[in-house]
Formats: sequence, C-alpha cells, structure tokens
Amino acid sequence: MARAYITTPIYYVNDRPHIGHAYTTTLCDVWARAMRACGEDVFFLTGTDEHGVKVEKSAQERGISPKALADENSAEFRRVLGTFGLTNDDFIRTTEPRHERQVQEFVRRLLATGAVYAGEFEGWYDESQEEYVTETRAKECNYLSPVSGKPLVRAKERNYYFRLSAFQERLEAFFAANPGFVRPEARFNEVKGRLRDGLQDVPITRTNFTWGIPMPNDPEHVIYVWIDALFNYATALGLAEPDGGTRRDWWPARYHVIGKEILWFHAVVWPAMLMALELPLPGCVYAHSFWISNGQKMSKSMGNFIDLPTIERYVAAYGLDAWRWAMITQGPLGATDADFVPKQFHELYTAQLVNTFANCASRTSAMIGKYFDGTLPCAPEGGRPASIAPGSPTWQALVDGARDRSLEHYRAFELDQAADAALSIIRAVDASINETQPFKLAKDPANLPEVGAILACCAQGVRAAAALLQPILVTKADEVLASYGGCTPTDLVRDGGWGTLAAGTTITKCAPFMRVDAPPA
RNA sequence: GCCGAUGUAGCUCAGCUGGUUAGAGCGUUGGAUUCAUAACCCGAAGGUCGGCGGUUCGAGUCCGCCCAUCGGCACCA
Repeated sequence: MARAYITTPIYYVNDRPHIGHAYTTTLCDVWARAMRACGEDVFFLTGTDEHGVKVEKSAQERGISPKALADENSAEFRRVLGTFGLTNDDFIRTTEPRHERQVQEFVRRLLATGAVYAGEFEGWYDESQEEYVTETRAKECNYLSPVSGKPLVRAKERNYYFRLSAFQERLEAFFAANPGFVRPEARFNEVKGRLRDGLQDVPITRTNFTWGIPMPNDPEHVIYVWIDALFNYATALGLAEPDGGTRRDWWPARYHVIGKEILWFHAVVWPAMLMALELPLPGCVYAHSFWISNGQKMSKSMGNFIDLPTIERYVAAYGLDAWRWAMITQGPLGATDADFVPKQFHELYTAQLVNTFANCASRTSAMIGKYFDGTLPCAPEGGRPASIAPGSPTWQALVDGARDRSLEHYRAFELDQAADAALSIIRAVDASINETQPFKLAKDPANLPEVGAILACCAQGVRAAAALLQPILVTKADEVLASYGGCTPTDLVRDGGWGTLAAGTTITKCAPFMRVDAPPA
C-alpha cells in the first residue's frame, strides 16, 4: 500500500487557536481522508511548538512555569481537533522527550558533518526588546530602538550557525528539477527571487533565554525554536532514533501544508538541513494565504480575529460539514487572501449545500419513494445518455469522468476543484430531471419503466457525488449514502463511480442540509 | 527603498499563444413550474475590461508611463 505523509505546521502555544489553525488543519484532514479512501496508507501529523522566549515571557507574566503554560495551551489545541472532526494520526509536542532527544541527535550529526559550526555574531542589539535588529532596519531607525526609542548597542554573541550558504547551488538545482516543490507558483517565485540574492548562514542557537532544547555539547546555548520546530516532521516518525523509527517508511512528507508567513523556513532552511542530513526531501511545501475578516486583516489590535468561539457559533448554526465546506471551497488556497464574510458564508451554504446538493438528493429520493415505494426498480444503465442534448456523454462516462477529475484534484491538493468536480454530477442529475421530467411521465402508468430508468441513473449519480464529497462533508455525505443504499465509502474509485447500485436497493427520503435563517451575530 | 504580483458586472473570479455583439457562479429582478428544503428551470438588468499613450488592419489580451491595492525583503515560532 502506498504511504502518504502529510503535516500541518506545529502551532505555537503562545497563540490562541483561530480560523487560521482550523483552516490549515482542515485542509490536511480532507486530503488525508480522501487519500485513505483511495487506498493509501496515510500518516497525518499535527502538534504544538512549545519552546521560545515568547512562551517563557508569557508564562512569567502569569506567574506559572513555561511547561504549565504549554500544557494548558497545547491541550486547548487538541480540544480544537475534536471540534473539527480531524483525523490526525499523531499529535507531537516539542516538549516531549522523544522530540527533544532526537533534535539533539540531529544537531550532533550536523555538528559532525560541519554543517553546524560555532561562530561569532555581531550586530545591533535592542536591549529593551532583547533582540537583534538587522543592519538595514537599524539604519532605518537611526540606530534607535524601533519600539522604545533608546539607542541600539553594538553587541557580540557566540553562537552556533547552520551553513546555509553552502547549499545555494544545490537548492537552485533542486528547485529547477522540482517545479512543483513550492505551491502555489507565485510563492515559489518569491522564494526563488530571494534565493538569487544569496544565502547567509543562520544562527541556530540562543543564549538570551533558557526555555528550549539545550545544545548537546554546550548547554549554555539553547536551540533556536525555529530549528527545534522544523525537526518535528522527522522526530514524529522517529527518524533520529537508534533504529531509524518504526514509522520511517512514511518519510518524506508528500505535503507540508503551511501558511505563507513561514514559507522561507520550509522552502529553503528545511530542505538545506535535510540535504545536510542526507535525508530525502519532501514532495511539496504548500503555502496557503490568509483569511481576512470582512475585508480587514485580522489583528490583535483590531480585535477582529475569527476565534474559536466565533467558529463554534457557525458550527452550531450550520453544522460542522458546512464549516468545512466553506473552508475548502472559499479558503485562501491560492496566492491571494480570502475574505470571511458572514453573508457570503450564508449564501454559499444555501446555494451549494441546500439548493444544489441536498435538494437534488431530496427530490430524487422523493420520487423513488412516491413512484416505486422506495425501491429502485432497475439497475442504472450506464450507457444511457446523461442528457437529451446531441453528443451528450453517457451516464457512466459522465460520472466516472467526474470521479476521475475529483480524485485527481484531491491528490494534487486542489481541494476546491475536487469538490466542484463532485458537485458537477449533482448539476447533471438536476439537469437530467428537468429535461426528462419524470414527475410528468409518471402520471401515465405506461411510462413507469422509463421513469424508473431515469431515476435509477439519478440515484446512482447522487450516490457517487456523496461518496466523493465524503472527505469534506464527513457527516452529511454519510447520511445521503445511507439513504441511497450504503454506508461510508472505503474505496472512492469504486464508490465515487458508476455501477454500485443494484435493482431492488432501498432508497429512503433524505434531506441532509436544511435552511438556516441568518448567520450568527 | 528593492523585488514580485494584482486591478474584468454589486460580490468572488474565468478569459490559452491578440480577431466577430466580453463570460461563469452568487446576489438583484421578471416569468414559468411543482418531483424537491419558497427549491429546480427560463429570461432580464448590470462592465468605457484601473488611467493615459503606443504597436497593429484589429488589444481585456503585446509595449511604455502613471495610479491603486497586495505580498516578500532572513533570525519574526
């Protein structure tokens, strides 16, 4: 069985969960479910990033230990997974012993090969913020702290560096050979553009705080959180364990799904580190864009974050599946940000889920109930044209074609298009009903065989569409499938295609998505 | 400042290598219909394709300039 490894970023415990976290994780979940249903052996990882000066400070402010803060917020992130019906196979925390010992092992290896070395860093230091500012930024600010306005001081620090500069050519060659390594394409261009400006070595340790993994040979130094965090993708599989890990066959990841703000580390630093460790590189770093809120960037100062309580109100009003549908079909999978607008959420729900998907499932099942007592009178004929229009494809070609497109889109992480391909079957069923008017034919009993033949095809279409939408509509698709003769699909190639319904199958009336008055306040 | 992108109907967007009256979905609106969750179906209104100039027989589509918006610019997890 083919192995497929997909990851979310690990979420920084200093944040509260919001739509961004929900979005990234839902994307991965849909892909994981779809690939499992295509017969792949999927490993889906998420987790929390728990070290760093920010966590240390926040904990101090609250008078608790960093570990206590991390425990609390990590638990909150795990609770969120329950809310969204996510099916991650593991949840890694960077404070777990399995992670810490492996990070140290990786760093030891990097030291041994010379990819990590001890060096001096000199730069402009902002004492009020306890951080260095770049040369250009310092100049911009007239060598005054951009925050406190106090003069910056020239400071020197001994640090460990990762020899990123040594990987410039190998990265360029790798990028040239793997045009799909960073997606969407516009993001890849940004990365390549920056790469052309040249690479500098990056410090990978800190001495100004202690909440982190100690440098193996030099415990005065703490491994910088970023380096610590990136390794989670490997430590979760146990790659640096003495036996190479029981999960090593999942390596490398097919997709690292991330937000665009952390692209550089994933697209450049991470591959370079893996090259240094002689580990295979991931297939794709998918950097989605951001949700904005009513046309405005979400920010703490604006107080317009779509936070967990807000999301929960939507889930309560519309159901989890409707929320997931909005994430997948309206989300910022491309290079531009997507706007979360309550009115649009509502209209989308009504137009696509209620009026298209649910209504079609409802009208088809209603007619089978009315004219055939809820029993499919005959098997669907695949060779029948799907429309009276000349040159129309046969039902089987139409449904299997939509299935193939949908699965291809799922595989390629074009989740919105995967959903649309599935919905195209529903639109075809609706069109077919409108053209052939079985509800009129049924008035003359002599026409019943023809009515049955029409409705059998429609039912088969609805069933295939529901199966294809199951990775997104995890609850409602099952309801429809249950009404149309079967349960949860285990094989999307079969269940999402033609030929799964037999004569005599019981079809019960179903109404998966009901109208909702208005979006929550 | 540097690099990159985007700007097409009220909203979200399609428009490949330039070629008849610029498209889709949603929204608005008129009608038709009843199998269906006031759904589905048909029709209508609505765009000087950011602005100016250029190349061309012909430009939303190529070139230049300008305007606007957005993103990236490394230690920010």
